[in-house]
Amino acid sequence: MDSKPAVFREIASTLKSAILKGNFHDGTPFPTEHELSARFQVTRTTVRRALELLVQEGLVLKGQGRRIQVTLKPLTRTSWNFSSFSEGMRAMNDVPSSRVDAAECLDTPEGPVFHLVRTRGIVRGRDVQYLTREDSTVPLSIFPGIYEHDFAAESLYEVMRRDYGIYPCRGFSTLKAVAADESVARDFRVSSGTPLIEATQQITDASDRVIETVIITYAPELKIRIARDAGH
Amino acid sequence: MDSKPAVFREIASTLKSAILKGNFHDGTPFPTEHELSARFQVTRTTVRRALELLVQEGLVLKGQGRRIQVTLKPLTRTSWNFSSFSEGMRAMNDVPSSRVDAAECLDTPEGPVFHLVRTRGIVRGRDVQYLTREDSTVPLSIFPGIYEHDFAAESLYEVMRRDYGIYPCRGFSTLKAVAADESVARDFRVSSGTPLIEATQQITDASDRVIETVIITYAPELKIRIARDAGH
DNA sequence: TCCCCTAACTTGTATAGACAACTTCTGGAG
DNA sequence: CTCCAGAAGTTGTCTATACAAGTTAGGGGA
Repeated sequence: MDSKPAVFREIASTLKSAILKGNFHDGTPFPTEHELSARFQVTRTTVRRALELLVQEGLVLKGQGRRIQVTLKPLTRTSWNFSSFSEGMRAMNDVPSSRVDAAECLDTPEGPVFHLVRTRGIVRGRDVQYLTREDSTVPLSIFPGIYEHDFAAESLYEVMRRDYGIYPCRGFSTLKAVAADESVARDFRVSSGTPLIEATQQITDASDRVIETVIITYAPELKIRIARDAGH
Repeated sequence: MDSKPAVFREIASTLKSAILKGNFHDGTPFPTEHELSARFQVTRTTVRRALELLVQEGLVLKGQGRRIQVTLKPLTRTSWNFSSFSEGMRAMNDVPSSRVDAAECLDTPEGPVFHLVRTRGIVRGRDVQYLTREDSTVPLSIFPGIYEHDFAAESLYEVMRRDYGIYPCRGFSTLKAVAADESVARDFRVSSGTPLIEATQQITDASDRVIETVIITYAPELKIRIARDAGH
């Protein structure tokens, strides 16, 4: 059904993979538009359209006269808070705990998906302090049968890695502030309507497929920290 | 000073004004690319570059074979990885505008500082759409006399770069959701109490000195997007 | 009347080339 | 050695054209 994507998109995809693989982390200069047009056997116009996509994603930086620069450096932008929940908690010497609120298979226009809602936190004595609510959507086309696991006990990424050999590679988050609804308010022990941060994340694997779309609501106790580079 | 902007940017600007003036709210169809290229006496390629900008801003909707449609969606902006405000806005075809709410020198236990509060946004017609409130604190020990500049007209980082030779290098943001107070609510045109995102940033220079501590409150129209690597 | 098919229209993709604007490197003058 | 001017290299802008692919409107057949 899907016809072949446009040439400039394929070129962008190829370049993106190369960047994500780390081919330019060692100081290798990014090819010039002229070089790329020769390599891909297309005009510079087409190469430019591909590069435009990479610029929009913040993968490369362009400037008149200046060579193209790869801006994505490994790990420098990673914040512990946007890393896997269980990993982040274990690093703090805490015992993570997850409660599964929903685990179901749904049909969507994009195909069948596994829908998982978890409220997660850390063990405090005989109680649990909840810190996040995660509403995940995972495509069954990539992870057939994933609904058979018990995600109260297992980590989603751990299952993806071990049973499917698929590693999360890159993520985009869009942030929003929302008012706590009653259900979240009860778990987070705040009053209903309290302002909370909600992040919508798209997690992709090494071949740039979306392997998870997740909406995370953060409790006020969870400090979200982000590091950034100014570039130049 | 500034050289003349590119033709496609001027065309985009003209069309944008027409849309914002409401010229297409009465069902008047938006001109086709062919008509526009005739009207502005440029090739269709150039018209398309202009339209691309409008699409990115969500002002118009395009689709193969379908005529261009003016969308009445509220204007949203995207901020990537907390990049500089003026830089982000300049990338779009927007005129940034800053209002200085406070500019004073204070004594703190850490030494004398310059305290600057700005409400910032973009020009829309004869109005301004405010998008951020920035409460900055800059140490006078590193930037003596910085209070003499007019930060309604000049960029803080630009002054640091040009007059002091100091470049912002890295930043840490800590995020929090807050309820809009009355002053912010008025500027952002939301009701008081609306959940908003507040980021506390510490900006450091190349030698890792804190050159600015800034608390930024974001309007809901500003989409905050963050890219991250999983770093295997 | 209803439905399908075609033609006209509109946007998407790509080529080829020219010149402008900016950056970086290099070589010569001092 | 330092500094500056110029050359070479790189990206930005724009023209002109061709064909592909999708949408819409209109006409003809049942």
